[in-house]
Amino acid sequence: MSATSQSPEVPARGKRADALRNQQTLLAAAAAVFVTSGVEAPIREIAARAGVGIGTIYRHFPTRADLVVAVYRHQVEACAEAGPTLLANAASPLAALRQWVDLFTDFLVTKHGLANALQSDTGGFDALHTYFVDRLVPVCAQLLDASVDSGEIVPGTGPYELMRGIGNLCIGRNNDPAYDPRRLVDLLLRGLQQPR
Amino acid sequence: MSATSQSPEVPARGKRADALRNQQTLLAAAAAVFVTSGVEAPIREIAARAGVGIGTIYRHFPTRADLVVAVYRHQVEACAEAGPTLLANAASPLAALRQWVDLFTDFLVTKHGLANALQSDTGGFDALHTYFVDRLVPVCAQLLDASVDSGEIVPGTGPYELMRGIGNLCIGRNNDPAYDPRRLVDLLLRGLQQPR
DNA sequence: CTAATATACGGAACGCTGATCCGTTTTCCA
DNA sequence: TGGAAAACGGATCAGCGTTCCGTATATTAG
Repeated sequence: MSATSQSPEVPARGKRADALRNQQTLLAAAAAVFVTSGVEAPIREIAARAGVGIGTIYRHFPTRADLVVAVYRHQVEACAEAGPTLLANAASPLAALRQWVDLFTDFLVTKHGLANALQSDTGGFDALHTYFVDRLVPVCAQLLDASVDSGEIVPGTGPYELMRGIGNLCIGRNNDPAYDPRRLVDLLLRGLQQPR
Repeated sequence: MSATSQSPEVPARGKRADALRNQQTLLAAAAAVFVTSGVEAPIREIAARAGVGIGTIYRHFPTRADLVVAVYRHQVEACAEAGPTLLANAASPLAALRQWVDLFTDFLVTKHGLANALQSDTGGFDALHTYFVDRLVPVCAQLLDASVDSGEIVPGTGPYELMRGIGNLCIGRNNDPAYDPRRLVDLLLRGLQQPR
């Protein structure tokens, strides 16, 4: 497969100074463009914003997913690390799950087009989906299992299923006053609670 | 806006015979291509399948949405008409709502990429979204209101909200054994029932 | 400090897709 | 049957992703 193996935060030694500089410049430019034009913005737009050639962006981030992952790595990590913390501090496992889901939902809603990209079958977004799943599903699983164990939630729903459901609910323009993803995510969580 | 005003089923009089023939040919070709390549299949592919030029397809269906709407019109109508019938025959309003939602879900799940298209901000899919909303939201509203009136569901959720939530849950590859849209839709419906 | 070499850069170029536009062909009616 | 109106076909333009290679730059050996 293609390179998710990049480690932009702690770049390998021996790289040329200009390469490292460009890498940072690109990340900043991409972050800025993602905010205004969404994660599906034309590569050329990002390259232009960074003031580099198209070749450079492909060299550093062979796949669109690599770039997106690099840009949002911090926040995904934060979300992942919040899981155990919330579980330890919240009043109940379900409360922790709720808080975590809120975190996750906010993340998706505020990143223009990210939820779409996670499900998009087109583009080079496969690695993005994989990264999210690998990093967050275990966290979600822990919260979910704990909530089942505490009897606050009925068993039978897997962490991937839940996360993808939430992700899907966050797809689409988020400026629409008639559709608030958070409300529906809440409904979904209610559905997980045993009514009887 | 662009033409959803086409009425392919009862074509306006005065149209030329070859035009009518091509219209039908195109609908058939599009239906076939949609099954194999999804509703986002290249226009050229549909044109080729129908044995017509690109110009012809654009003349008959200026927007991608026009073509999709024309292809699925029958099924959308059927779904719309099923609403009142179910409400009249089911054991309870909630039962009717459930059955209708199943119908709607099946429709989306079996039409490759349709759910995606309904939310896609790109492409000429706006009219598609509009058509679905105009035709089905009132039906859903009737079922929803009845269910609220019967006390089986908590108030506060709008028909558009619900339908879009369901639509969103149906987005993505439906061959994935780890994600069954129907299960999550069911969860959402459970969430609508008053837990207390 | 300079030369040699690896490394990185830039952007031209190719393929695919959507959309338009106009010369040609077909239909149909007077 | 002749000719205008309607429809057709596909060449063509524009946008985007992706590849590729000649050129420029950093690094290091001497």
